[in-house]
Amino acid sequence: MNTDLLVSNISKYITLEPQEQEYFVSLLQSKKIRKRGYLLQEGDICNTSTFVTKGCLRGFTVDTNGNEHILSFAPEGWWIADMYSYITQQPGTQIIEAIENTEVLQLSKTHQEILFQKVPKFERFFRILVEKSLVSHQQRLIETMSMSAEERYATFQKRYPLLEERLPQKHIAAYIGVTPEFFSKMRTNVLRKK
Amino acid sequence: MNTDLLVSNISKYITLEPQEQEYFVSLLQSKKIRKRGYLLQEGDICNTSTFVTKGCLRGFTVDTNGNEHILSFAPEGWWIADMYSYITQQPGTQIIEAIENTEVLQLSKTHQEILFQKVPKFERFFRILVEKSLVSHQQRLIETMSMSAEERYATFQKRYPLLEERLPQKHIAAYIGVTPEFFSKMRTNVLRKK
DNA sequence: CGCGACGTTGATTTGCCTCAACGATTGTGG
DNA sequence: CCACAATCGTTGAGGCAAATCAACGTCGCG
Repeated sequence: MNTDLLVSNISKYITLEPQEQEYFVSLLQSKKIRKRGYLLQEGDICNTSTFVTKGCLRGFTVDTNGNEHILSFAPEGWWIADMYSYITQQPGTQIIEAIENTEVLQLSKTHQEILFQKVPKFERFFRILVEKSLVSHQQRLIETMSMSAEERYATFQKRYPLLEERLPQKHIAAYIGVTPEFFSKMRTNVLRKK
Repeated sequence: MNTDLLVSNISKYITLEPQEQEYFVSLLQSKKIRKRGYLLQEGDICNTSTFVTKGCLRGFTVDTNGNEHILSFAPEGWWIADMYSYITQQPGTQIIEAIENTEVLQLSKTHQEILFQKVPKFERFFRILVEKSLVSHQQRLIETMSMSAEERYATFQKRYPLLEERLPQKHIAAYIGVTPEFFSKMRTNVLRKK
């Protein structure tokens, strides 16, 4: 089980005794998902947090017109979950799908609660994690409300240069909030300008 | 100092010993802001979390065209802060302004850190608080990407029926992400339908 | 090879914005 | 207490960014 990335990730925010680290790792479950495979489907109750060690996932919803909207990408080193469903333990609306062959480590909600009791430091870690996620969602909300599609694309490129190379265009379109057709036209415009 | 609302709010998520409660309250500072007064200006570093006990605040940004976009309203019982600035302690982009004459309780970031050390339970409380905020921002992001202005307005009405009566139209427009003019036209349409 | 997924391009439509003008209400200084 | 300004919402004309619909080329893959 490849826990190095995750452990070094955590160590940035809290310092763990060796036995705490060991205990934490013992609560994890590893899993592989093949490209186009689902980790969570619409209507499922999300009862794990997922950390990606290899590959890339996407979390998205499908609206009433059948259009997809991507809430987040999760390449190596990122966490993903349908937070609404995870917190409320109600059926969620998100779908989590593998964009590439992907390997993950999962912490179930029950194990997380036990972990909080036994090693309260982890409350801190996850608080910080959620705070960071909140900030990025706030910024994105402002951006979707105040920027043109072209500006949103430029921001995306600057923020995630590595992701851009790796993802099919339609996913980037679904992330910044335009149709694939418009995204294509926009891109040729941007290239022509340069 | 009117701490009842805040304390009962906290008690929903963690249980406090009397002396813990007392200690927590001792860290708070109360403040009054007059209608149209600012609690935070663009470029300020946000170093307090604010809990509203009376009145109503709004947190918003101004884009390059001078248009306002409201990130959140905070009536009685709600927390507000520029999370980006609060976490990074960098100058932020949000403005927090009083819509009505407002009374708040504030917890400084330094006091919050001390509180976390002395009463670690509060890590849990604020984690839960941030989680809820994250969920609502995620939903709103999806809504802005997938719904028409009219649907977003209907959602707003359903979700915050009390706020709708209380707020000037232009603020609701800036929250759901349309111009005041368009909002007005939309409203007459909606009314005509019924 | 043939099929499905992906990206491209064009014609047309539409949701929402911009700008401008105008009442109604609120508030404020003389 | 009045006069005048500022704020707020309304309405209309025109414009633009992005969606929709449709057709087509290309690639990777069973």
